[in-house]
Amino acid sequence: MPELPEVETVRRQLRRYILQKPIKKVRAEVSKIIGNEEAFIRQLPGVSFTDIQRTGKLLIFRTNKPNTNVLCHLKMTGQLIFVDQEPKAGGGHSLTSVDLELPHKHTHIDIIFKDGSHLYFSDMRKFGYMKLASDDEVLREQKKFGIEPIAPDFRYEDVASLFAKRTTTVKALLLNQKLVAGLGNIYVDEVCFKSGVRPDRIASTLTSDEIKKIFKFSREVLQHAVEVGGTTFYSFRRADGKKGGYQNYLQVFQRDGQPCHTCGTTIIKTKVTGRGTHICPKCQN
DNA sequence: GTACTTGTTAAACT
DNA sequence: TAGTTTAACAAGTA
Repeated sequence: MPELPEVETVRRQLRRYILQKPIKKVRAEVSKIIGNEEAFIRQLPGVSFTDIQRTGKLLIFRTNKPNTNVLCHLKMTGQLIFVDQEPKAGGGHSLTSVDLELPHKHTHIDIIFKDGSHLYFSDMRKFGYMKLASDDEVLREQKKFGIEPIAPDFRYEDVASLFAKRTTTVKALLLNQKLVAGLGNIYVDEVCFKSGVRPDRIASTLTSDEIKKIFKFSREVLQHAVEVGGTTFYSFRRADGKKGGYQNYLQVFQRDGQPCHTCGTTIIKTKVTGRGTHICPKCQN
């Protein structure tokens, strides 16, 4: 699942690949994935992306056309992959080094640049989207997000005030993008494990020591995951088509039935706030 | 065939 | 009112 580290990985790569390249043509199928399909296809040719920003898990593409931006959310299974070559005679790309064919059967958008390179948006489950947005709309979207754990001004006091009076679970609190932006199911489980806190604890019952650990590890885990290109479990790919590397560092996520790396106790999988949740029953209290 | 998976949001509760 | 919970979405897997 693309969470902050995966989206940031894509952002950093795409900044190197597609900025200042004029768009030649856009191909997109009729689908809810692309907000106003007609406008999207009509307005982008001739335009260049000038910057790519990120708020939480939302990507914001700035362009050289006034008041014109592109918002992109990968949700669960979205992929944004760049291919720096002309397609084969048949019309597609065979990326043998990363075991990918593009476009594939879940590719919904193909942005073709004038130099012949392509940016493909694919999404098996069709939860993600790519759509045009005005400057105001972008601002409105950005305002919906809470603090980012990797932001330079992320403070312990911010986290403490979030936990202070809430009666919801730690898991639900950390998954709520309006409160803390960027954590999803994978990293919430990992942060809770490293903090020694059970995700089904009620937020207001945490001690200040526990909140300090949540503060510290939410930053550390996300930063480490960004450094190794995110986590690839099932469908996530970096913008160059390669897989991420953080799956090699996971302590609890999808390790149910296996021994805890710290104490050897079997990791269990339960349900917290309706979501699959992985816990070491001994290391987490 | 049925249950289950998830990021986000809208609706339904308290 | 604000906080919280639940269902819904799509399409694939077990």
